[in-house]
Amino acid sequence: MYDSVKGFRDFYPEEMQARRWAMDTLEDVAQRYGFREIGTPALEPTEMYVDKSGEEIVEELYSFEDKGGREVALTPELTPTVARMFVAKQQELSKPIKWVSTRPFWRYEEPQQGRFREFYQTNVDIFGSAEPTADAEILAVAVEMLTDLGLTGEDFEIRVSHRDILAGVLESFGADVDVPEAIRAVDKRAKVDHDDYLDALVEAGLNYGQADKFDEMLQIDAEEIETLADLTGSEDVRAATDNLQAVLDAAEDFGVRDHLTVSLTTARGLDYYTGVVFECFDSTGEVSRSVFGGGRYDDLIEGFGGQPTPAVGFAPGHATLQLLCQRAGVWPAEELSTDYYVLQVGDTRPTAARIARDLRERGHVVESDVADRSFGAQMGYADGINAETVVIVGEQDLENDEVTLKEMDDGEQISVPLSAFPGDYDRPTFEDFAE
RNA sequence: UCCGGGUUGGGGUAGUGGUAUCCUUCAGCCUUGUGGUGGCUGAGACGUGGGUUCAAUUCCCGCACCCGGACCCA
Repeated sequence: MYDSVKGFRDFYPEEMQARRWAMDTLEDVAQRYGFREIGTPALEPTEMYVDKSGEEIVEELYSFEDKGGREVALTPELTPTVARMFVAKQQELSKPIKWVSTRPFWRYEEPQQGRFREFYQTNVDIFGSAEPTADAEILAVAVEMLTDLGLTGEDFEIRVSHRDILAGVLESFGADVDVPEAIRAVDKRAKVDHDDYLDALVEAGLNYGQADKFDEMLQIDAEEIETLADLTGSEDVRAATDNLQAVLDAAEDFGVRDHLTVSLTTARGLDYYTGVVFECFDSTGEVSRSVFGGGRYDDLIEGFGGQPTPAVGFAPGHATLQLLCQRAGVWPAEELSTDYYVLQVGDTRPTAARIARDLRERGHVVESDVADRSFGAQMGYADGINAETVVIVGEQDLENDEVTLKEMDDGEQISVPLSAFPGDYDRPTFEDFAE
């Protein structure tokens, strides 16, 4: 017996069926918006992350030298890869680019709830549009993915913020404020003591009076967001609040405004965000834990050697989504489902095989005996795979040119002429022949 | 990397310094044709390495893995 590697999981069919449903739900939404699926490598040059990712990510890299002496790493995130792909074909791609991808990523860190060393996420990105409509479309896709999973406004909330508003307000206090550091402090606001939070702001270059005033300004409601420009007298802030308002207006038209809450204290840690940022929170859980986040990152492509290209996207992790769905009671039962089991008794394989084929042509999941088992054992197996209907193709039935249809939930069964089965029915059951 | 709690047949459990309980599961049979619901028979476990001891699944230490937390964040 071998153990699996720490933080790497096996998924057995019951759970996989539920995960498949969730993945398909997410991808269907993206496909309906015209996001095109891309495929990406599991390995990239280690250098790409050392150059372009934060130090934390590099520390968590699974990296090694391959047999050709190349330093390679298992991809810890998709963004550098899509940036690389985009830059490589930038001239020939017609903008805006809308890409989607679901796949595993790897990070060497300590597993805990909703976090593993191998984890799956669905990345959704738009490249080449700086328009608020693009931000709003990303938000719409995010909301629709969640609602298609069966979640409602009771279960989640998307908090929207804007990096440029934070930066502009901070700068209005003085040119020497360390904006990234202050934003990191804001990002931690909910987790630390209020005094420590204020200390961190002071550390970033504000004085205590400014820190208080700044924090007060962050509490502002969506309706009053535009007053920030007058409060600070900053044109940068005005441009940023106008942009946020435009995104919210577009989100209104897209039918997802009700799921969005303006919350300037939502900052997100990553340095590369530039405009709108957002974070999805579990509103049912006692701990309001971040489920996933996203936002605009207009400078990143240029950093990869491309023409300056605006970009916006998000990437929900499947493990945390699963937790959210389970808490909300919308995660499907983790059990197998089977439409038909075609049971053979004696040498009835030719007929059983024909029936199984006919049913499969109608798109059903159909199993039949491949282990030469007894009647009772086959019935037990059919029960074990949750077969809804058993078609008994026995020697006795065939002597009368019949088969027996049995519904497994109530045990009712009926003989049906062989020539009439499956007949014209898409999904023939006991009911169809009961009269 | 750090902290806390775990690890007993495939799954779930009881228990003990002298190798282990019950439920379920699985296989077969009763029953060449009825599962979820009977009866019988059988299979199957103390994570790993070391220490203490006459004897360790039990006590001690290390490690691995699992669950959760810190850090960090997707």
